[in-house]
Order: sequence, then C-alpha cells, then structure tokens
Amino acid sequence: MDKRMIITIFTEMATYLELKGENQFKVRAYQNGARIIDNLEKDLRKLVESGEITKIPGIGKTLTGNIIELITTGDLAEYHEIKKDIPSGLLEIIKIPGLGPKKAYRLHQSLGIENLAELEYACLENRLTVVKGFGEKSQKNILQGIEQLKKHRGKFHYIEAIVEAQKIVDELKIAPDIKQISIAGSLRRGKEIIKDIDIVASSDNPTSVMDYFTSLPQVDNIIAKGVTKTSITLKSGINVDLRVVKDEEYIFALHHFTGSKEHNTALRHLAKKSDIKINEYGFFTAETKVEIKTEEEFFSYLGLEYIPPELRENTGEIEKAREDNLPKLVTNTDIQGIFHVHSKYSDGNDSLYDLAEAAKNSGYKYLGISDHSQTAVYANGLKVDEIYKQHEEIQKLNEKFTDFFIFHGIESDILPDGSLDYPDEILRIFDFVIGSIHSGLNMTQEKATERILKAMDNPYFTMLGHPTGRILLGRPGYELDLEKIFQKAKEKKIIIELNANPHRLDLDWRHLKNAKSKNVLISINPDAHRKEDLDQTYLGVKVARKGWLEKKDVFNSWSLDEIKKYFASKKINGH
DNA sequence: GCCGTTTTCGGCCCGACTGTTTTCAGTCG
Repeated sequence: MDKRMIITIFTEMATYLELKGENQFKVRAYQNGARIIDNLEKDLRKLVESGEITKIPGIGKTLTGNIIELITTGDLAEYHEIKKDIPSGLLEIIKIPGLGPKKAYRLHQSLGIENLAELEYACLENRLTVVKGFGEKSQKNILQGIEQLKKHRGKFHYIEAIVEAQKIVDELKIAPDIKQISIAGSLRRGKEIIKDIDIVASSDNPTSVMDYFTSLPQVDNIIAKGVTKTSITLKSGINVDLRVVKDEEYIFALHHFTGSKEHNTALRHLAKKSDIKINEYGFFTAETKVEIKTEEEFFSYLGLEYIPPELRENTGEIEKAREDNLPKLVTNTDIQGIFHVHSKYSDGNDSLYDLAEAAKNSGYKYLGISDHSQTAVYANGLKVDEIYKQHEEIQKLNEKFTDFFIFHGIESDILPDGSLDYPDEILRIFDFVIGSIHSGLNMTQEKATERILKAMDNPYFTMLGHPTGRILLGRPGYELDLEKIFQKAKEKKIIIELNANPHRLDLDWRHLKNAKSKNVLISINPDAHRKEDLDQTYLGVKVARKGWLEKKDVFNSWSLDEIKKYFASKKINGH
C-alpha cells in the first residue's frame, strides 16, 4: 500500500460521503487528509512508525487509524462500508461540469443511473426532465458535458494552457474598456497539469469586456455569462474563466483567483485573527475598507513578506513569510547554460553547430550535448566510433567560440542490472554523463531504487536524468525511494535533473524542497531535440521556483569556469 | 472528521452563476 493509493482512497471516500449527503465538514476532513499526505516530504510509513503522524495538523484520530490500517493490512474496512451502496460510476458522472454529488445521487435514486453511459442514454431518451431539479437546459448541458469529458478528460499540459491563456490576455489587453489584466489560477502558480484557465481583469464597463471576450474567434461555447464572471470553452477544449472587477478591487481579485484554495483559506484564517475579513473584493475591518495597489502591499498589510505565486500552495509559505524567511527563488536570468541536449548524432534534429549558435544567441554561456547511448537503438544511440567523431567535432567547434563552450556528454541508459551503457574507458572521454532509465519501466520500488543506486556508484556518473520516468497525463513513473537517491547523490556529488520537457517536468516540484534540504544540486535541463526546445529550460525554472529552489541550489546557474572545475574534480576522483 | 488563550462542544472561508424554482439549492472555484 503506497502513498498514492492512500491518497486515492481518501479522495474517493470524500466523494462517496458527498454523494451520500454526509456532513460537508467530514467530507472536507478526508479531502484535506489526502492533500496533506500528498504534500508530505517524509516517508508515510516512517511517520507512522515513529508516531509523528499524530502531530500533523489535519490528521486526527480517525484518519491516523485509517492510515495505519491501510499500511498494515493493505485495505480499509471503512472504505468498503462507505462505498457499499454507491455505484462507482457516479464518480465519473460528477466530473460533468455543473453536475455535482447531490444531483448525481438524485439521478441515481430516481432513474437508477449508475454510470456515464446510462446517463447519456437517459438524456437522449429525454428522461432527465422528469426529475425534480432538472429541466430541458440541464439535460442539454449534461449531454454536452459528456461529449467534452469523453473528448479531453479535462486535463491539459501547462504548456498548452499557457499558450492559449497568453493569447487571450494579449487580445483582451487591446479591448477598449480593460484597465488591468493578468493570468491567475493554477497556471499563474505554475502547476504542471491545468484543468482550466483563470483570467482576472479590471474595468468600469464589465459588460463590454465580457462581450469582447465571448466573441473571440477561439471561443467554442459559452458556459455562463455574467457581469463579474464568464466561463467559456475554447476550440482546443480548455475552459476559461474570466473575472472582471472594479480597478480598486483588482489586486484582491488577482490574489483570490490565483489561489490556491488552500493558501487562501489559511490566509483568511490568519486575517480573521486580526479581525480582517478577506474576500475577492477587498480587506474589510470593523468599519473601513483598505486600499491596496500591489500584491506586495497586500501581503505586507497582513504582516507578510511577498509570496510569489508559485509558492502559494499552503505548504509552509505563510509561516516563512511571517518570519521574513522565504527563499529567494531562482530566476531565468540566473541560468548560465544548459545540459541534456540531443543532436543529429542520435535522435535530435539539428547539427552541433546549429545548436551551439542557437544556445549562444539565447544568451547561454555553455551547452552540454548528451546524445543517446548505444542500447537506445530506437533513438539511434551512439556507437563507440561515433563518440570519437563527435568528440573531435566538439573540440574543433570550441576552438572557434569565444565566451562560449560546448561540453561533451552522453545520456547513457541505465541498464536493467544498474550498469551504464559503455565501459569505463569510454565513459571517461566525456565531460559529463547523464544516467537515465528508458527501458524496463515496470519495476518494484526496491528494484528501481537498487538499479539507480548501483548506477550512481559508477565514478563517471554525473547527473540522474528524468529521475522517475513519468510522462504527464501518460504514465505515472516508477516508484522510487527518493530519500536513498538523494542521500547517494549527496555522497557522490551527483546532480539530479529537473527535466524541463513539458511532458515530463521530472523531478516533480513536490520533491525538490526535500532535495534542496539535503543539499543536493539540481540541474534544470531542457532535454531538447531541436534548437527551438532549448528555452524549455525556463519552464523548468518555473517548476524549480515552485519547488522552493534558489540560485545556489541550481547547478546550471554556475559560471562556465565553475562548471569546468566541477567536472575536472569529478574526473580526478573518478580515476 | 478536526480542532482548541472563545478548548471537549460547536464551529468549520466566501461569493457568483445557473436552472430551477416561486425564493433557492446546487455547483464551482
């Protein structure tokens, strides 16, 4: 029974309780529990063994008991008790926009509907309209929602959403009645998966703004249209919420709709202690309304240091902000160079020269080429003679460049037995070696951890590439004992990659803070296969910020000289 | 179900929009 399963079970329990119409605060307790467990940095099993679990706020007697039962027996009697009379298909049904647990349960009670397919059929048969609380319109909306759900499953990569959102903001900026406008929501916070786009704007004439918004060419469907809030679906399938407020309310709305919900809730609790009420329109004290012009002032009024959007997940940022002790987050300009770039030698699109020129023009001081190794036949991995050829070409290019340097590396497969893909006498040719797993992905946590730990013992191992192998919205990645990996990384001075490919973003930001606390260096790598991918690095910076990383934690914020020295010292130790 | 210098009961963040009602429940963020 791993952490992920426990989170799923608690989340499901909350939903089943909701469907049953149970006390909403009980529902929230389970939802909170799931979120708290998700944010835990320490191993859940160890927390239970040491008894620390009882000290975590939000996990009380019952939840602790449930966690222990799940860990020791692998199951939970209460879970089966709760879901006994409720068909699991209702969990799918409540994913339809506008159809929540109350209505779903009523459909089940009155029409015997148990899943999405039955609901769709009932709509087509025009049977919904006879149920109390449902009419023509809701039946139509539900049908539309089912279509939507089947088509997209409602989740998008950050990169897809940010491109759409930026386009809308740029178009709205030139709308006649717009004063201020910004992307908000999970997109502003840099979440890797986005459910919808939130945009906040200010105007004296909201109706005109809403009209402008709904008539944009990329709008496919208007879900709801009001004076302060309008929701639409884009042709790409992404939902967009636009909130329009008065200019003096803008900062409050921006903060509110940036979230996260958990951050906002915690902040309101804090404010309440000082008799300040917060909502999306302002701060309200006993008799006055407070004027605020910037988010810096917003936090300062509450006695807090400015909290960057990426940190607003209620994972300790408010406490740190009170102590004036937030991390000074890494920025794009801190990045000096990039590693993990593929060239034509393996499965990349561009020549070494073109990649170097592009990197140089983007302002990077160095470029670390790392093509695939020989076992990666599907990716045209390098044979030994090609390695020598590539080495020579890089040396020649380096003679031409001033103020720029190409490091010769390799992305070596970590083979199933934990060895690297070339003998040591070949590995020593490279300036750096990224070890990555590309095959045999179905391993137990023990096997996967052992495999990587063994590879890390190789003296030429420099960086661990995409540590968990996850593909966002694709596959979850193998389970790893990251504590052991970080420990080994620290011992062996091995760098952990934050792979900035938008489909990977691996290592997950939730683990970065932990790595940082163990003084493990992180390299933000684009994993580029064409020169246009080089700046994916900046998406990685966003995620690094979300993981509380500072300049000092990021390997590729180092200067060219510092990197050269580091690799040189690794080589000496390796011999 | 969780929590506590309002402490073992009685609260628990707050507001907009829709579709159905005939004054509001449900949903969403």
